[in-house]
Amino acid sequence: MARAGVTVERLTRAAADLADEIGFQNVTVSALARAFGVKPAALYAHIKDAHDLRVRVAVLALAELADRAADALAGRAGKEALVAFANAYRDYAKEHPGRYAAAQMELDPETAAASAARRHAEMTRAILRGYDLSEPDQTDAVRMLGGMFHGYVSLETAGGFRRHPRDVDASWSRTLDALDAVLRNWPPA
Amino acid sequence: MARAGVTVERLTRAAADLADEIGFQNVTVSALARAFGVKPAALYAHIKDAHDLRVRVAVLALAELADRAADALAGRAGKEALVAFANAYRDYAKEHPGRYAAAQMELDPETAAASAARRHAEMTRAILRGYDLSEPDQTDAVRMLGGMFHGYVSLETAGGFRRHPRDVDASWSRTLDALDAVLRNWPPA
DNA sequence: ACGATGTACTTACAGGCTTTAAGTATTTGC
DNA sequence: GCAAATACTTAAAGCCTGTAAGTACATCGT
Repeated sequence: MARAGVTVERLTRAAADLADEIGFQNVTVSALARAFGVKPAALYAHIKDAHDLRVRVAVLALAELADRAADALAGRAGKEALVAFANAYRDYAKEHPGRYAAAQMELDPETAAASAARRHAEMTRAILRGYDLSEPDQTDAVRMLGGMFHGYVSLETAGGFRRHPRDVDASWSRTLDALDAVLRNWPPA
Repeated sequence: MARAGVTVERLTRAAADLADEIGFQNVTVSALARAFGVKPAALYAHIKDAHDLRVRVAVLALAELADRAADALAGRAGKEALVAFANAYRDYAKEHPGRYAAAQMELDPETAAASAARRHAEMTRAILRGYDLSEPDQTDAVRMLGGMFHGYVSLETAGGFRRHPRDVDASWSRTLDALDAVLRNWPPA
């Protein structure tokens, strides 16, 4: 038997692809080994354990998402930036449901700090430069936007909006209009 | 050995309590059997399988959450209703993290229809009666509110807001101010 | 009161996933 | 071309799921 050429990077990417295909919850060391044509034990030379594997997928997803968001943000400002950023986020979740689920994993503080999570927050702050918000309103708005994007996409992919005929894309678009409106007109404390 | 007196209801409640203690992901048939002082196989007389058990916890959590929200909404209107509803939602998630995680489960359409999920949507609509929104803006706003509440609470409990010193309760309060503002002043299509 | 019936629970087992330890084969470097 | 390092396999223990068959307890009729 020739060697399979397993590396942490290839393993992580394969795990991410597997997550998109069969769901993040179903990504197991065994399933991944099967996909690579090796025995499960072989993978433990590259990953610490199953949790470690999942964390790696989460970190990969966060980085990919940050890259996409950065691309979307480039050269845009104000509402245009808001919409591009939000759509990058939502599109990624739709294209890569498994990776997106991974990105929602609870990471321990140091892993989170080393991940792209900070870039996400900074980009959200960058969007807000197109609006007139000073601290602490800006931080409140960062949290509101983060929650909004994640919550809407999360409920949408979980099928929570499927019981009503209203077009989900249209609701999304109008939600972004509303966010833009409230950012332009942030209520005084 | 005296009988343990296992019923689906007691089983579901115990599973929900267990979820709050050890996390929804860690609620297994084995762990639940241990908590009841019986062997795992005994539970299969009451539940179909592990997935069935989790769905029952999810349905329970959705019902409890709807009850709390209904209480919060009673006798209130406008922003007061919005804030009370939102806080009921957030407080429940904080008090019962395992149940809240369960409530986010993807349910198959018929289970979802039989669950309290519809009550949630109707209550959100009830809040919006205090604002001047007609269709399809109302549906868009329902989705926005649902996404907002879920997303904020979800990121908060996942520790996503812990990297910044700004008080999370204060951000939440200001987010509700912003939502109230945008509902009172919904942007035209 | 006591046997018959049904119900609640246990034991036994098969299969899958996780993870460690030890063994074998393949590649690399001198 | 041989030694050392590396990549992978086999083996095995532990835990979880889920089915099937067995045992003990409760309840009912008489």
